[in-house]
Amino acid sequence: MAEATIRDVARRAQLSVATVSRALNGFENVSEQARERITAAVAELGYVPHAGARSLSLARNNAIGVVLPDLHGEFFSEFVRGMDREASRRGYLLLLSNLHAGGQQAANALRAMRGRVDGLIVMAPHLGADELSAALPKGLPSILINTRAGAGEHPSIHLDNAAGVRAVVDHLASLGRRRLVHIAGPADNIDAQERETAFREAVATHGLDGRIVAGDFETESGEAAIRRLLADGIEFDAVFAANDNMAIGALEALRAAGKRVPEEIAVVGFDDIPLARHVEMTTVRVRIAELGERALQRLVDGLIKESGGDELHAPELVIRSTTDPKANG
Amino acid sequence: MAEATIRDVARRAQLSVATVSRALNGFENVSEQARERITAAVAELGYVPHAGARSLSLARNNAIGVVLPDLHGEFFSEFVRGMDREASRRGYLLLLSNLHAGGQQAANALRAMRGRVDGLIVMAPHLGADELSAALPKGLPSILINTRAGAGEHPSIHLDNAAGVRAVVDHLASLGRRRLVHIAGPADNIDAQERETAFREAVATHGLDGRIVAGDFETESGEAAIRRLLADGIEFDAVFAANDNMAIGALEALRAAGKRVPEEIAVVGFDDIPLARHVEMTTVRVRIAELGERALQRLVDGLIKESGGDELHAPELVIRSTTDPKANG
DNA sequence: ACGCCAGATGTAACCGGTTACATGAGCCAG
DNA sequence: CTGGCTCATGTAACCGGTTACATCTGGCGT
Repeated sequence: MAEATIRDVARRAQLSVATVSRALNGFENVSEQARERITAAVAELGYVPHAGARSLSLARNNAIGVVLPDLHGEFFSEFVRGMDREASRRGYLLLLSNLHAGGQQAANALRAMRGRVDGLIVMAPHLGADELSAALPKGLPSILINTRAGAGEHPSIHLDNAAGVRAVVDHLASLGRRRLVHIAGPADNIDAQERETAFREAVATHGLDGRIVAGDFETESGEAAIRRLLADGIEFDAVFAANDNMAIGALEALRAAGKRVPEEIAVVGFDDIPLARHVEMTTVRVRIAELGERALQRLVDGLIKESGGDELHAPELVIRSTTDPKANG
Repeated sequence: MAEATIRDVARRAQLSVATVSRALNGFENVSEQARERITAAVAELGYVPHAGARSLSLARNNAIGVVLPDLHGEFFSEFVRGMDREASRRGYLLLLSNLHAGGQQAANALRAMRGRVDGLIVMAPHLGADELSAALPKGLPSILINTRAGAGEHPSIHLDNAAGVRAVVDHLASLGRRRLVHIAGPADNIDAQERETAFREAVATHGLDGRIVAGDFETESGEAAIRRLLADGIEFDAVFAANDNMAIGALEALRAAGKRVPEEIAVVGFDDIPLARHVEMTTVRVRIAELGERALQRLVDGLIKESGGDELHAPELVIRSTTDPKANG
C-alpha cells in the first residue's frame, strides 16, 4: 500500500521510466499510444510525482525559504501575503521558519533550508553581520529585509523610514506647527532608531522645535508619555509617534486631558494599521504586502541574473483628521 | 564553486561517506580521531547537509504542508503563528501554499506537496467532498480545518460556532433582552451558515423573538442593516452580528441614530478582533492561534498513530460594555 | 536492395544523502 | 598461536525522479 512511484507506472503501462517521465513532463517525442497508456496507468494507481525526488535530480526546488523573527500580527500576515501572492504567480512555494531564539537556533533554521529551497528571504534584525554571514548557507541566494547588518554583501530591501518621517514633518510644518514631540520606539529596534534620527534631521531642516520622549511601541507607553508632558507643563502643538499604537495612546491621553485634536495638537502615527483608519488618524502607510511581493520578485529574478545592492521601500503619508480637520475619514 | 557534498567532506577527511554520515548524525561508533577530522573538513568546506537528499533517503521531511484559501489578515496570521509555534517546538518546518483559484489549481497545489511534507493541514471551504478527496494525495496524512465536506473520511477540527452562538444568546437572555436581531454573514460561508442556524435554534430554545437580516461580513453591511431596521420602525433590544466588523458597523449606525448602547440596544460581535477590544464590544473570542497549534499537534501526533474523527474547537464569550455597562474596558 | 535518418523507446548513471552488510584490525581466552 | 569477538570503517544499493546516450524501428532516396 506504499505510494506508487514512476517505476510502478512504467511497469503498468509496459513502458520504461524514461518514456513515462517524458510523457509526464510534456515532451513532444512520445507516441500518442504511449501517452494514453501512461495516463491510464497514472489514474489507476493514483500516482502523484514525488516532488522531493524531482527537486533532487533537477537541483531545483520551486520553493523559497522565508525566515522571520517573531513578528507582530499585522506585519507578519501582510508580509507573508505579499510574498505568497507573488510566489504562487510564479509557481513557487513558501517554506516558512520562524526565528524564535537567537544564535545557534537561528543558524540551524537557516541550514535546514539548504536543499529544499532555491533562495532565502531573511529578516533577522537582532543578528549581527558576522553571525548572519556565518549562518547563511553560502551559495544560496538570499535577500535581506529590514536588516542593516551585512547589507553590503547581500541584496536587501529596507523600509525607507527617513522618507516617511520627512513627509510627516513636512506636513506638520506646512500646517504651521512649530513645537513637535516625537514618541520614540524601543532603543533596540532599528526602525525606531531610524525614525528618531530622521526626526531630528527633519526638525533641524525646518528650524522647528523638536523634543523626543521614550516609548516602547505599545499603546500604553504613548498614553503615559503624553500624560507626563502635560503634567510637566510642556508646550507642544504636534505629536508624532514612531508607530500607530503609541499614537492612539497619545490621542486618548490628549482627549482625556481635554485637548482638542487637531485644533490644539495634531497627532500622527506610523504604519497605518486598521485601527488608525478607524480613529481617522494621519499616519504613514507602509505597504507591507508590497514589500513582500517585491522581495520575492527580486529574489526569483535574481536566481537568473545576480542583482546585488540595496533597495529602499518608500512609504506614503495618509492625511486624516488628527492633523487636518478637513480631511474626511 | 558548487556546494560541497558529503563526498567532498569524506574525501577531505580521508574517510568514507558512511563514516561521515554517521559522525554527522551523532552515532556512537565513530572514533574520536575520525570525528575531529570530519569536523575540520566540514568547517573548511563550509558544508551544509542537503536536506532534500536527506529527506529522500529517510522518507521523512520534517515539514508540514499548509494549504489555505485567501484569508482575512487577522485569521491568517494568527493561524499560521499557532502552527508555527508548535512546529518549531517539534522541529518541523511549514510549507505554505495558498489556494487562490478553485478546482484544478487547488489539486495542483495539493499535489505539489507530495514528497516534500509529512502531512497536510488543509482549509478548503469552497471545495466539495469529492473534489477534496480526489485532490488529496492518498497516503499523505491530512487534517481538515473548518471544512465540512469529507469530515468523515479525514480527521478534522472545526470551530464550534454553535457553542459560541449559544453563549451569546444565553448572555443576552440573562440580561433580559427579548427581541434579538442577527446580522448574518455571506450565504456561501460555512461559518456564517452555522452561526445563523445556531441563532435560530438558541432563540427558539429561549422562546425569544429572533429576526435575521442579511450582511456580508463587511463593516458597511452591518451599518446598512441597522439603518434599514430603524427606518422600518422595527423594534429590537439586541443585535448579534455574525462577525465583529458588522457589529462595529451596527454600533456606529445605532449611535448615529441616537440609540444608547447597551441601555436601549445591546450589541455583540464574533471573532474578537483587536478593534472589538478597542470599542469595548462584547464578542465571542476565537483563539485562532490555538486552533493552528492544535491542528499541527494533532497531525504530528497522528503521524505516529492514526487518530481519525472530528474535533470541535470551542470559542469563549467576552463580555464588554456593549452589553453590560458594568463590564469595564 | 541498401544505407541513412528521424523518431520512439530503453538502459543506466546521476542528484546527495542513509544504511545493510562486508571487511579488517585489535584483543582476549583457550 | 589461533578462533572468535568487538568495534571502526568501507562498499554499494537505495530513495524516486531526470536525462545522456544507446538501440531499434520504419520510411525514404538512389
